[in-house]
Amino acid sequence: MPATNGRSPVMADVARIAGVSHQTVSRVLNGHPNVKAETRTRVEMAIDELGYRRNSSARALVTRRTSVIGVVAFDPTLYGPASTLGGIERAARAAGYFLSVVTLQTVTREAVREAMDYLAQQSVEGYIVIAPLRTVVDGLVDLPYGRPVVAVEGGQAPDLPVVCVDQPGGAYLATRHLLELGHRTVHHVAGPHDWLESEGRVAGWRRALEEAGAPVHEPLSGDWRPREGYELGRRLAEDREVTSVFVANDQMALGVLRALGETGVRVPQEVSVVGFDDVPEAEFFTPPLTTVAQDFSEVGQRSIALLLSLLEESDSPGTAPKRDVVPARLITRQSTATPSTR
Amino acid sequence: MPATNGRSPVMADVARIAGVSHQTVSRVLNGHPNVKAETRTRVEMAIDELGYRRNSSARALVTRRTSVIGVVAFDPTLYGPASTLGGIERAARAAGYFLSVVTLQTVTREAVREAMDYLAQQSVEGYIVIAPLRTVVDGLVDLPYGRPVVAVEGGQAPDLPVVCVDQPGGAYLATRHLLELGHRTVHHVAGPHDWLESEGRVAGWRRALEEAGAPVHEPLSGDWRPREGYELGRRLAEDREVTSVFVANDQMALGVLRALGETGVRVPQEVSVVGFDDVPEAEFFTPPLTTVAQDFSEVGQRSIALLLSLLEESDSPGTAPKRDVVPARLITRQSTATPSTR
DNA sequence: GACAACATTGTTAGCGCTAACAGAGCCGGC
DNA sequence: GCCGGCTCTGTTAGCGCTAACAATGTTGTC
Repeated sequence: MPATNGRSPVMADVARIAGVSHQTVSRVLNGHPNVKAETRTRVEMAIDELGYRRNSSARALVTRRTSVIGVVAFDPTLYGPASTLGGIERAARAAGYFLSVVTLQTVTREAVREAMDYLAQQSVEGYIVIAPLRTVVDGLVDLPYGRPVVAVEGGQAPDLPVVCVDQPGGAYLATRHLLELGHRTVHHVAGPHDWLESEGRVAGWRRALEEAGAPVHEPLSGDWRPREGYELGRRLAEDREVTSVFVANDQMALGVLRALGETGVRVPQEVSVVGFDDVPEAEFFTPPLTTVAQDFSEVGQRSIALLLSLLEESDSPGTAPKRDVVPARLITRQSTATPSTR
Repeated sequence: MPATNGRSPVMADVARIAGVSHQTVSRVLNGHPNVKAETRTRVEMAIDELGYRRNSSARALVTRRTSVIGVVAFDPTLYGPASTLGGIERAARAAGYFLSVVTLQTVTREAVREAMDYLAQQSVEGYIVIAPLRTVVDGLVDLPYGRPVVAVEGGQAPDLPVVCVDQPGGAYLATRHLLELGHRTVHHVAGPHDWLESEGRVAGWRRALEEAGAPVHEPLSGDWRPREGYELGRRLAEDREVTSVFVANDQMALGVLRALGETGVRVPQEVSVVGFDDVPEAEFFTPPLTTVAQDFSEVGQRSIALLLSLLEESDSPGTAPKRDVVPARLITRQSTATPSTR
């Protein structure tokens, strides 16, 4: 490393080699227009020669911008959150932002606050919180950070900028599909209470049934995991009234399929099953699962877009919180059919 | 916000309120021992009163430590990488580090370099690269960053600090299990060429067969996804010689199960199947899948531990790159049995 | 009581960068 | 020729923090 005596080069080193002031180097790096072309190339050559890289801390200190967005996420081994995170990350990078991610083990209000405090240490410019629970969303209003917050999957939260998938719409599609196949009604295996996605899916399912004048049975409730899907599936298998089930996610639907298969109930001949999420495996379940697809990566992109727009207008507040809803779509496979006798 | 005139408080504001110098505030924040207890509480009260938070950029500028670790990851919608990432993140946070994650769409050498360049902009202190491909690992030696790099799942890479799961060991366990059940030999559906995990699993499978003197059939090769598992499964179903299959991951194993089921081959009575990963769904496949579990979160923790040890000794280099191998273990379920006739 | 040793606090000088201003050189118009 | 207005470059002053040193007071020891 020439002429920097061991330490990593700074702007002054580049300036010396290029025969200019350090400020001119800064201008070149920031794409300032008023730099003579010849000077610019000389500076660029010096930068290459030294392998110089601008010190981000010094820059952040003086510009008061860290270019870091804080993300609070839940269990990213689940397909949905992981995909959303991926979409967020790509969009952030495209906009020149860095992502600092904290994932939570428990989804309490305190855990979210703690995560955001941790991110605040890093002076993030804004937050994206994947907030699928009502308690979490409620804890997100009136935060003491003075920085914009976007809630992903924040449901109907009125006082918060939110990006979410149209859960009721997706559930409505799934339920309509089963009713149109000729099922008298549709049973529902819901997600956990307090989850906004559960609530939205229940709402859409209920609306479809009520519109059709179909009887509404109280939904069973699971924890998203295949195991509970399996256990609830055993209960559904025993009930000869059940001819179709709308399950709130694909993993539980897998458990339901397994339970039905074990007890000798044929899918879709005797019972139809619809899931939600369209995980890559869904196509290869036994039988391939009809389900509702969500465009997670679109959700991620819109979250970043919304946060960036909030960052821009943070000097002139007053605009009402925005809501961005991404539609869901039905994927028809072989786990649904017109009912025959059981 | 009292006495800071609108702007967010700085150390000098705290100092003024507490009636001390800003350096004493700094000492309190850094837990310096020589501060009188009474002074300390006065400073802490002033901090609380103002809601003061230390400016991380200024701190990083002067200490030359950003406390950020850069992570390059692949497709985190896959269970393994996502779990590893979770383990890394928890361990990093416990050690007071922040994580900056870049996920890659394509796994070329260039893409990895690009991601690392991006992270270098942020002055990360070290890198963790989830590097399951040979090309990626090869591109990781002699990097121009002058910062430590840990490769996760970097296989046998000799010149690089590596943390990985004992892939050959896990594959050996799976294959032995099938041989001990009485299968004459074990067929293998491998992962993609060039993936180190594929290679390791092939090696362990081959060693078990050779030790037992069993015939070694050329492995089929898939892309980890259920779809190719399904297609390769169709081919295996046609071959009446096949009585047992060791599939390189659970997702492909799902496809194989589906293919066998569709063609009327009973599992495990006619063909036994073993997977790899122990995804949460594996227990609910049809039939529940015997598979090899990897402790991903342990891998994540050890990666951080290794990186931190490299950071500490970065002033005194000379120690050889370390290798940390996490054992795998067999989970026996209902997809394997003693072979009967086909 | 003098002195060393320690505990506690303050003062000063940067870390590497950008913003603001200043200044030099050059052009055209009157 | 002079002046306003360009383009280009340099000088200076911080951003908010920590490290190093200096300067107190406070003990204990002989």
